[in-house]
Formats: sequence, C-alpha cells, structure tokens
Amino acid sequence: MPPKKNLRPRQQQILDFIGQFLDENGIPPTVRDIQRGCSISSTSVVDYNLRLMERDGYLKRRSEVARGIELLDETGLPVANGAARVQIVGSIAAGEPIPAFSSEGVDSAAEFDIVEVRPDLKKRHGTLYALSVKGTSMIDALIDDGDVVVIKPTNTARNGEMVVAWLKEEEEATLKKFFREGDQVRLQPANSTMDPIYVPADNVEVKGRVVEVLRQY
Amino acid sequence: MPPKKNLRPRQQQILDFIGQFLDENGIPPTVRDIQRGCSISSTSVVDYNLRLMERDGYLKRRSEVARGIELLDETGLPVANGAARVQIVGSIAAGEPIPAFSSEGVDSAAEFDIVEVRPDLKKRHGTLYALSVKGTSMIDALIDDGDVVVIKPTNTARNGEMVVAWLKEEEEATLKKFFREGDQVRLQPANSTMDPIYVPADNVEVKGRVVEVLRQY
DNA sequence: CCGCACCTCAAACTAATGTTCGGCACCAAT
DNA sequence: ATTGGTGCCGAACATTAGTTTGAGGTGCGG
Repeated sequence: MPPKKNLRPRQQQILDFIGQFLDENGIPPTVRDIQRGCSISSTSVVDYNLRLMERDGYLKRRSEVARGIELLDETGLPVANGAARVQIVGSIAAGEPIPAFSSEGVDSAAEFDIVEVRPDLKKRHGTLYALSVKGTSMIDALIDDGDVVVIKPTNTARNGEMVVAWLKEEEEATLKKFFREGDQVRLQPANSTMDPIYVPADNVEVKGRVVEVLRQY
Repeated sequence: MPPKKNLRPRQQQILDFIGQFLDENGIPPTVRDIQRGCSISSTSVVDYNLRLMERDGYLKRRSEVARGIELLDETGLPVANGAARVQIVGSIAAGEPIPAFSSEGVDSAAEFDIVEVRPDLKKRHGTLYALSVKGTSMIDALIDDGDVVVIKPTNTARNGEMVVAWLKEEEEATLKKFFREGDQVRLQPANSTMDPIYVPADNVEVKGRVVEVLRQY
C-alpha cells in the first residue's frame, strides 16, 4: 500500500463527489459523471486524477469495467458501494457540551472519522450524523464508552424514542428514552433495572433521535 | 405497484444471480454478466426477462445507464446495493439450546427474518448469521432483550473477543468476552462493573464470534 | 391445421463508458 | 533561457453495455 499523501483540491473534490454520488445513487459514478459533477472540462482530467488517487491508495479501479471505482478506507479495505457513511461530528458525555451544537460548528471537531452504517438507515431517515460516546455515563442505557451513536436531527420526539436530551438548566446532554407526561418529561434509561429521571418539560430540549448504536467488536 | 407473480425458473435464476453478484462485487451486474452467469445464449433473453421482472416489481432498471439494475424488496423499496442481508436463524438465551447448532438445523427455525447489516461486515467476515436475543440474561454484556447479534461462525477466539460460548456441562449458551488463561477460560461481561466467570477450558466451546449487535430504535 | 401467447435465439445497432494522445500553460530548479 | 514536472485541455479511439430486430421454437385452445 503506497503511503497516503495530501490530496490536491481537485482530487479532494473528486473524492467528495464520488462519496456523495454513491450515497445518492447506490452505484459508483462514471468518469463522465465525475466530470460533470466537478465541472471539469475533460474526461482525461478525471482519468488523470483517478490514476493518481489510485496510486496513492484512495480508491481502486477495475479497468475496462463500467463504474468500476471502489473507495478504500484508511486501511486500504474497500468500502462497500451503497454504504451510507456518516460523519462523527463530536462526542457526547454527561456534563459536556456537544460540539455539533456548539458555536464552533462541525469543522472544529477533532474527530473527522467516518463510520459506515446500515444502508437502509440513510434511506429511511435522511441526513444523519454520529456522536462518539465518552465515558460510561450512558452505561445504564446500554451504551458503553467508545460506542458511536447515530443521530437523526429532530426537535421532537415521540414517547419511547431514544433521544439526545439537552437539560438546559444542568447544561447536560444525555441519551435516554423520552416520555412526555403532562408538563414534565420522564427520561428512562433503556436498562429497565435503572430508575428514570423526571424533569420539567421546558427544561428539556430534544436535539436528535438515536437510530443506531455502533460498537466495535 | 403491480402485484407480484410467481417467478419463472429462469427469472428466479436471474434474480438469484443478481443478488449473488451484488454481494460479491458490490455493484450490479451488466446484462452480459447475467447472460454468462446464467448460461443464457443471448443478451436479449436477459433483457426480455428483466423487463418482465421490472413490470412485476422485482427490480428497477435505469434505462440507458450501465449497471442500472436495482433490486426491490417486498415493499417495493430499493435494496441498497451491496447491502448484506443476514438471516436470523434462531434465538439465544441462557439455558436454551441454539437452533442453529441443534440437530433440527436452520430450516426448523420459526424466525425467518432477514436483517440488513453494514455491508463491510460481510466483506470482512464472509458468511454470517444472526441470533435474536431472548430475555435479559445478557444485559450485563450490554445486550438487551430483543437485540439481534450478528455472528461469524468460528471455533476459535482470540482474547478479548465477544463470543457465543457454549458451556458443555451446564448446557448453556452465553455471550461474553473470551479470555484464555492457562487451562481455564475467563468469560468477561462487557460491562466492566460485572464480575467475570471462570470455567475450565475443556468445558467451553466457542461457537462463533459476535461482529455486531443490532438494536431496534 | 391455425392462431396465439410465451420464450428463446443470433446478430446487429446505438449509447454509454473507459482510455489514449498530442498539445498547452504554469512554475520551480537549473 | 532551458528543462522537467505537474496539471489541464479537447478530441479521438476502443471497449463495454443497453437496446432493438427478425426469426424461430414450443405448447395450447380453437
């Protein structure tokens, strides 16, 4: 595996486009798709850059095969086509702010990792992002240190859904099952042996809904 | 959506081939791939049958686009290309036998469900199956009632891996982290606040390794 | 036997797609 | 100025792949 070099702007643009095209269409783009998508005047420019990127280990090309581009991950393994890739935009842990919602914005997050999720998730929920769970404070919700939660951004939640709940007063974010009960909200850990916590409804802000928990084995 | 009809043998053959090709290559086959794969003498026969299958709602074709075949599921929604579908072959719960390993075999399992997993899993691990977790006996391993564990069949395990461990004497199956320590084995719950259990090495049989836990939200 | 669906075949045709070629512009080192 | 590397360009070329065409087989109910 050749060492990775920094990508040229054009190559980064092409790489981004391939990923986006894959998300939207489920099949890899053709050279001419890339050409159009990146406003490049010639297919040979695409070919030229694809060669370089293949040499540097960013992707693999099956020669003489239509749509034969495969993206490779950091370890050089192929990323399955049609896979939904979600960006980890920060971490969540009780008592700490969530970078994704803080003023710094996404681009300040040190975590630039991309995780692969079940492809049906993105089709079902649309835009998603992911948070890395720091610490074991969510252990009562069956979510461990190092797990990654995939979040669908939303301000509302139906009863029983696992949400990212922001407690305004405490300035704490937590992952719990959400139950609206009159003018207060019950936040129920997923582990039934743990007790729920009750908070006034106007002290809770729903930031998003958990659609998946990923754990590395 | 037109009603589904029974597939002709040739059409079933083509459908199977497309699924297999998708699993192996990550991109849809061309008409000529199908022709070769199904030993059909002419591309027009493939085209003819693909038209019928599209009419009957089994797949979708993007016209004038190379590799423009998309499989549709029962509800008519597109199945993400490269998606790995894994069959749930039974359930696992302490004290109960695992249908997948019992003499009845897979086909006796009442659960015929198919779950979709991250497509990279199948590429990385090969053949997989899934077990539905019954009861909360695995709660100490952060695995709840109703969760589905995706298993890679194997007889060996490296230290620290989460495995399906069969305790011969107790005739119990359990999900734990596996640590070989001399002539005994430490089975460590994933939840670090729980205590491990120790058993003689010859009383433990590794049935498979957990590669993913799926939980419905 | 005929007509008529249903399926198959071989061969072409067209469109899509991958690949190559010669040339040009820029820039840095010589 | 010259050289060489890099990146881009337009165009042509070669291959792959989708589509069409015309012909021919079955089998089945008239």
